[in-house]
Amino acid sequence: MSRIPGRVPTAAPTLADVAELAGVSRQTVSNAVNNPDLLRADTLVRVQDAIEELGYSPNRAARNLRTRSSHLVGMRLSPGQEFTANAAIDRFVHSLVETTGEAGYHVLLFNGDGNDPLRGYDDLLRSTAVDAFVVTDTYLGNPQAAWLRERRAPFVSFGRPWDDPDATHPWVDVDGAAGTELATRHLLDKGHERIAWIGWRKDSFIGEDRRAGWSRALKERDLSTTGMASRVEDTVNSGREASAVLLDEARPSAFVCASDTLAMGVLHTLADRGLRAGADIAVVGFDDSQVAQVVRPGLTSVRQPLEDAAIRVVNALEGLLAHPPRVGPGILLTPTLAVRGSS
Amino acid sequence: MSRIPGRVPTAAPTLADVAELAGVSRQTVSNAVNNPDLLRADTLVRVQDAIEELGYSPNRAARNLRTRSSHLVGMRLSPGQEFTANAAIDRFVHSLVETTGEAGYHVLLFNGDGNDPLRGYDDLLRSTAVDAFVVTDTYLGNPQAAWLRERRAPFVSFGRPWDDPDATHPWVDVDGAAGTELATRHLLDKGHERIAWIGWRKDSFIGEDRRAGWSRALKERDLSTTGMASRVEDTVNSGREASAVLLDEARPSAFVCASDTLAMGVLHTLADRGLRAGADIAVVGFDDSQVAQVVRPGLTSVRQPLEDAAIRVVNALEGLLAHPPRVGPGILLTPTLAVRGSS
DNA sequence: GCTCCCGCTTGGAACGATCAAGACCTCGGG
DNA sequence: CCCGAGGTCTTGATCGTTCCAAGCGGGAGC
Repeated sequence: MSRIPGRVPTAAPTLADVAELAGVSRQTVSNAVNNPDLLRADTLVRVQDAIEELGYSPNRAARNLRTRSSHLVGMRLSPGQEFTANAAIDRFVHSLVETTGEAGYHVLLFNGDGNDPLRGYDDLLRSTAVDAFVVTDTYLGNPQAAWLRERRAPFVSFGRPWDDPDATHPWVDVDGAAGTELATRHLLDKGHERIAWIGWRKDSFIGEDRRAGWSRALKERDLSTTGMASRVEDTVNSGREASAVLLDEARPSAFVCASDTLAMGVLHTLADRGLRAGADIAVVGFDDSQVAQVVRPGLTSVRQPLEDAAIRVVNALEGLLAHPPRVGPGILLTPTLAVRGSS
Repeated sequence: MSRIPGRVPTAAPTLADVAELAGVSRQTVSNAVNNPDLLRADTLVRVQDAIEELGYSPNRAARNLRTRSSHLVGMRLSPGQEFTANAAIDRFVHSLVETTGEAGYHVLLFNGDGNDPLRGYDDLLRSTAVDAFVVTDTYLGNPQAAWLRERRAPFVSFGRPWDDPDATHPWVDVDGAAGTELATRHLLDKGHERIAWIGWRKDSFIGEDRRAGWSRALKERDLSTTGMASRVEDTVNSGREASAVLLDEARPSAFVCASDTLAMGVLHTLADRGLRAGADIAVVGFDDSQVAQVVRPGLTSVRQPLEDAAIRVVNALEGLLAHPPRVGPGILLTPTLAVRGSS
């Protein structure tokens, strides 16, 4: 039954086909695939040859049915906000796909309809389509975590359980405060003393976290933060306006921003006023987006270790799905700083 | 058996459970789910009530095993080049997830290991894990299409079969030439007559296609293209150097670029020389990336209708998977132009 | 020589759905 | 009165895999 070029077998070979060819029983073939140790060496070789010859791969559906697991990890892709955060999520997805692949899993993407974010989870869970979830949008008031826990659905969240410090589920997050602290220290080291902050509105936990890093670094050197901070929407224009006001009222020599989008707004203001980013006024953004890399003169930006985050998430998933489940503590990763012309 | 708060049923209800509760047979429940027309109205209601009460969803694995289909669509995420093209793919993935969801499918992401791109396809195909594939990287010499066709694996490609005009598989693509033609005409309408091209090296079909649109628009008005084109790598620096040379040698008043990355290079050169983008020299990019939206003074850019493309891809998939398969012709979509300050 | 145990293999029975075919009832026509 | 048709629902078999418990042969121990 060697492969004939141009002729493709109509039906995929099954365990029974392999067993017959190798002259053993179905179970022996199954063991050869799942528990090779149980077989005598020569039998194993014979079975493996047969598998090779037929081009056999276990039927996923049958295996899933029997073992009650799909080796799929579900992740909800929240419908498109065209923002910086989105690009970061995409980078994370890339890393996640790569890492899960190495662990023998695949990533299944879905999006619940907008008005009921839980719908997608519910469907997949009840139909046992996925083994676990990766949850990414852990903003305030998002009921996913609590809901999933109540259903005893295994999941790992990328993002801290901000609104529930006692949450018991595993999570991985990037220490935003450490990132902005790094950025602020970098500016302090360059001799800046009047460093302004432009961040998000107060209801964003992530925004307040990032702001805390900036303020911590300043207070460490006994520098005041009063009047040096502005909290706005995450748009270029907001960043532009906020930085214009701050320049007039607080006269900072540097800006740290909660996002590259806001930092771009600062760059616009500087250009409006004939100021040179980097030379006259320093600017640091957050997320190391493509924008930061290609804009003139290069935007220094905090880079989240998303590849590493994906690895940790998958590790946590493997722990959750092990028998018995091993559930570790939350993991906080430290970002790095990509230094470019703007500082 | 109403749902008791805090208490979650350990095992998911099965068809048999519903059947018992409704006082009918398994098959009748199955029909209620898949062929409601076959049931008498009152029976249907009774069964649906039972389904509702138990919170029943068909077990995906069992259904997949029996019907030999998974309702999953596989897509290979090519390992991260951090380029513009990547962001476009991500946008496409978002749209694809949304559209497949509406069609009752889910998207499964994978990435074969780098040295053997076919490996991932092969595994999924032989284990019948997905019903079909969406292929995105149709660059020259990529063996995926031919390989998949040989295996009789259903797939739709996003991207034309450049190297094989007789290919019979369904595909969807964006008319790059129409996009650059649109961009060039836009500049012509603004009064520009010396319009330069910065594109990719000649071995890129996509690059040559986009270039053709530029040259077509110019020739239509009897304007010469000689000496007005440059073909380089897709990096900011290449765009910067190429535009500097062109400005010196060909004295264009406008640039059309094969990517936003290259266009950013042009903007750098203009800034280097104290020229104002939009006012002194016009620039148009391609892909309408985030960069184009936030850079100063806004980069006019060709925007691919990726949402529409995803819809067409899913349509084609549904046709392929129908009984009997309906396979339509290739579909070419026309991009639009997002006009901003740079022109 | 018998039992016991170990290592490997075996057939049978799930997993939960759909397919194919048959049973039952009603109704209309001959 | 009988028959066939059609609508409605039920029964048995099946998809391909893994789990379970038993089978089988050989070597060690008594």
